[in-house]
Amino acid sequence: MPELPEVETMRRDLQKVARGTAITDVEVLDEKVVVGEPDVFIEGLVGKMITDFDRRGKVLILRLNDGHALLGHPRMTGRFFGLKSTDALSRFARVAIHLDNNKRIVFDDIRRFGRLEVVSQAALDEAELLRNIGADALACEPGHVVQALRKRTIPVKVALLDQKIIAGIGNIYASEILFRCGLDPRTPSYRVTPDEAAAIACETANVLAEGVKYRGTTISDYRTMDGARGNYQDRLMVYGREGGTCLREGCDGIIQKIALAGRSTYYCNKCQRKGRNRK
DNA sequence: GATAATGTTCGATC
DNA sequence: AGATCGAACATTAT
Repeated sequence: MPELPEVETMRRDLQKVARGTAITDVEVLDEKVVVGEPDVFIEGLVGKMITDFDRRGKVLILRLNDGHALLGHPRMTGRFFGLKSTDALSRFARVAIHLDNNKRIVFDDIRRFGRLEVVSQAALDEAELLRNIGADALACEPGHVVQALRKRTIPVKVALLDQKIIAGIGNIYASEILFRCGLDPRTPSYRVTPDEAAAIACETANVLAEGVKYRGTTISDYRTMDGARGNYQDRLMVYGREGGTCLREGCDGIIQKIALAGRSTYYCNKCQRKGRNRK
């Protein structure tokens, strides 16, 4: 479930728990969530110090002092918990990383779609988890969005979910971004004007930064590292508000729910149009 | 019991 | 060849 704001919150919390610590032991409780051989994964981590905490799109990048990196992608239900070494694991715990500060980082994942991967510095860009990741959404540039949308026929909302175009936007924030732009999510990408594409770049950064500020959106499974819920769900303008009145000042439209590329999409039937000066 | 879920990938089709 | 679409993955919560 996590999108960029949720993963960024994980990054910050992980940093608090694990900065400058060394990994003393790794338990792979479910081989499915580890890319490659579990033995190789474990050997790549034990005895290493965690030096830096980065993120690209929805991928966490923990740098190790030997030049390798631990990558993590939570996909739909993955989350990280910071536990004392005596705390019990949940039944969804998949990997436990023991640290020399008497704490554990636990990767917990109900649906088992999430993945953890260890790669060398040199192989970072070819890593399974980073292979299809483009420019990060928080550094989204107008010119880049204009170019990316220009020749595509897919609905603009579907384009926003393409991690190769912009990395970090997910299904909740995509609807929120287009609401702020006043753009109909079904608009074919090639019909989005350069000005509208620039607005998308701007609102993408705005919405995601706000999501980070509120520590993410919890609708059901997402939890921060200490088990708390995010707070952005109370600020959503359209996602999950099917049938509700538009919250834009002066607009009395009704929020619609449709499916695009198989994903729920929410928009206001009055103030989100298929391109300005068009209809 | 049917349905939907904050994500990505792959095979089939256009 | 490249773009697009739907199914698949796995499991829970409602």
